[in-house]
Amino acid sequence: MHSGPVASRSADPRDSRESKNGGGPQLDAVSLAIIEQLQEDGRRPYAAIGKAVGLSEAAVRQRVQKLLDQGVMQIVAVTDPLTVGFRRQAMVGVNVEGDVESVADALTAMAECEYVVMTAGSFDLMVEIVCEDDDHLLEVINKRIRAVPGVRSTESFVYLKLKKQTYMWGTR
Amino acid sequence: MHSGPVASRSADPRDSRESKNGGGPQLDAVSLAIIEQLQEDGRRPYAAIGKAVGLSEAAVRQRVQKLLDQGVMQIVAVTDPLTVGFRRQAMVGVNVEGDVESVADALTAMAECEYVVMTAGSFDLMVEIVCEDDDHLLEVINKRIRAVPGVRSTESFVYLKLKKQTYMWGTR
DNA sequence: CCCGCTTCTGCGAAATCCGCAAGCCGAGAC
DNA sequence: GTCTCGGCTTGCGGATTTCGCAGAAGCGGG
Repeated sequence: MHSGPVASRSADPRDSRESKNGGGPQLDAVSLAIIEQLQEDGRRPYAAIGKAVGLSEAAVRQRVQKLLDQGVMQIVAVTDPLTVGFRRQAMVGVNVEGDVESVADALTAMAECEYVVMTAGSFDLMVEIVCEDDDHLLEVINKRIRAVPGVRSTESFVYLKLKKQTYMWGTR
Repeated sequence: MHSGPVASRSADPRDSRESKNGGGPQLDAVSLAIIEQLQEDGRRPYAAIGKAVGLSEAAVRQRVQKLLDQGVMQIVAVTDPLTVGFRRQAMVGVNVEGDVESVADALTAMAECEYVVMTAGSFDLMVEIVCEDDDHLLEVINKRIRAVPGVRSTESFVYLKLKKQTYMWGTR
């Protein structure tokens, strides 16, 4: 009775369109569909998800648990920083002399750095900073980031208006 | 019996440290605590949250529902883009002639633009792009973004390695 | 003081979550 | 072929959670 159209095609969650893939464990179409369901509503009941993706409640439960355990996905509350008291944000481009990764690790350790990525281009690193006010922002950029050994220079882009922020990977 | 240490201080979710605040509706300490609980685990039961913040199960439920309705927070699954098949990401700085906001709106409408923000500094806009492969990335940057009326120039920063990505606003 | 508004609480009823067992089925190994 | 293994399904109870609603409590305005 539960022979869903998706499940009938591929029953093994480990297979994928192609097996050579850069990242970690692979996802099949069903797990993708489950993730999409949980991206719409992280608290959706397992039974409802199962109905949508063509799986039983128990199977969905197992898959979700596995995805969580593997670290493929996490179910969390995300907020608008403005409404929780963080009024200044900025993207900071960083140029490094020496080991880029060690600088990245130092920035990662800072609570105000929400996002740290190594890049190709005229910056070696890009860092998103979330602060409470201008003083806080100034301190983080000029005192803390520039004090990290290996940081040659920085360029700041203060946020004026956040236009879009989605969490819809895989939903396209 | 349920006189929690946090709730006893302020019972009105609308008040805050200071009433003049840039953003939208204000949050009191209890709502903050609820958000923190849900940032650790978006599926945590209301009763467990209530015990942690000193509120009844029903009260937590009402608060969460209101936070969701107001758009202050959303409970969603977030994934590592790599594991869901998006292997190329980039930050793109954009310079605009004319109305910046209309360009921002055009970029916001593009599915590949995960993040769009207006900035002060040597770029007018910064956009995060999530793509499946190099061809896709190239097409988005050179064909689609540069085709938007008002875009004067762009500079791309291809992601080499994502070092940190948190959703812990308010948890510090 | 009383009223209106909002929030919190308490409590049943319904739904969900969770673990478990038995059987099915396809894929791969031997 | 046969075997094993992993995953899915079905079914089941019991514990837990969610949900809606009525009543009480706090708070500011008239």
